[in-house]
Amino acid sequence: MNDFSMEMALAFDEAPIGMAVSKHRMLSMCNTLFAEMLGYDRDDLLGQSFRILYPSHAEFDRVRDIGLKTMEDHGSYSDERMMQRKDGVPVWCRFRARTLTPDDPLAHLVMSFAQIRDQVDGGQLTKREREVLSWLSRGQTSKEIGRELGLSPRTIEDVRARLLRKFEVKNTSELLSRMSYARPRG
Amino acid sequence: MNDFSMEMALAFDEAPIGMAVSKHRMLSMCNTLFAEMLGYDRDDLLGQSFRILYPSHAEFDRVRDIGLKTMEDHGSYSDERMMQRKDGVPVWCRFRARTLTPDDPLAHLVMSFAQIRDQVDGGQLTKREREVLSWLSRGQTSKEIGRELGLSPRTIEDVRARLLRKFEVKNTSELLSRMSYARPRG
DNA sequence: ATCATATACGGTATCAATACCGTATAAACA
DNA sequence: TGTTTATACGGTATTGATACCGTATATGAT
Repeated sequence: MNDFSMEMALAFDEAPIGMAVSKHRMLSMCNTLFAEMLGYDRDDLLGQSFRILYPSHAEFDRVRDIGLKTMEDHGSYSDERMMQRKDGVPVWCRFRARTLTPDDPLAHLVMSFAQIRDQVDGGQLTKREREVLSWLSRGQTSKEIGRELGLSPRTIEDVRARLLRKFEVKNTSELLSRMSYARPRG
Repeated sequence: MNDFSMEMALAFDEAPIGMAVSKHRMLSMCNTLFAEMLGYDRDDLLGQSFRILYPSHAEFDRVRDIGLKTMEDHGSYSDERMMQRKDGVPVWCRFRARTLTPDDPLAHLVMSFAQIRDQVDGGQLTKREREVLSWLSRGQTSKEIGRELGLSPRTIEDVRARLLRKFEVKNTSELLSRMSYARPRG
């Protein structure tokens, strides 16, 4: 092995983003941040099935299927997905994958996981808050969301106001641009 | 060197996200996607100053300063920034960095660059549109942006309206949630 | 038991956003 | 040369967002 590879390995391990390699849905390698994000020691993860990182078997099967066709066609795929930490707490991630084996995409995958903030200064989002957030990201107004969920528009405005307070942002636009990735606290 | 490091090096090189290592603002290593994103061969980039990847000297100096304090405090930093491709075309990236030398953050940095969609169904964004977009993502109102750029708020509203048309979205919230990352074509 | 928080709803006041109407200039392009 | 597009600005009208005021119930933590 040469210096080239040594520097690459260091960069992989110290990357500012979670990274993992899977072979047939088994974790064959990951970096420090990936293990840390999910609450494990790296040694506990290597060789394990990815199944343990998803909240349910159904979810594990679902994520297998959704990217398959895109990866066969383009070699890469990206989405947002929920992972499950060792302690059971869900972690929302921007997921990216590139396959080294386009004919059988899952045979050898390199993935990156960018954590989208799952907690807001100690408190997670409530189900209602996440629900409203997902409608907001589709550009729905409070009135429309209220109709959708069978609630008063006023209630939606309450949820919005809570979200703005929690994330310490001025308005919904800033909220949605912050939701897309974790920012430093400062 | 061992198999561990070999697999890490492979994962770094084949990562689905642009990755680079810098030492005192000189590029000491990068992966395939990083070079490709910016229109270079890797060999042309290694050893070069990061300066060539930014649109101007002023921008190069600006990005040095903005993350420094955060990295001294937290060891990592993230933002959105404009890079410049070899052919001059700007590339908008989600940038993440972790320093291996917190006392002198720029001495040894590992970075990731995730390309945010730089083109909209064939047409790129204009400089003005990108500029306004970046202020919008910080939650600024048209009035505030106008003050910032020395323009009438009405002009900012014009730019906003163009952005909404181009992306075929209803409002700024939906715009920003779409801008947050490149989606798969399918 | 009290306290905090999430939920849900009503009103009202103010500001922002969006969609129109219009004009004008400059650059790119066929 | 005309056509389109981006830029920049003005007015106006409508809708939406946000911030307050208030009440009420439920839940979980200390």
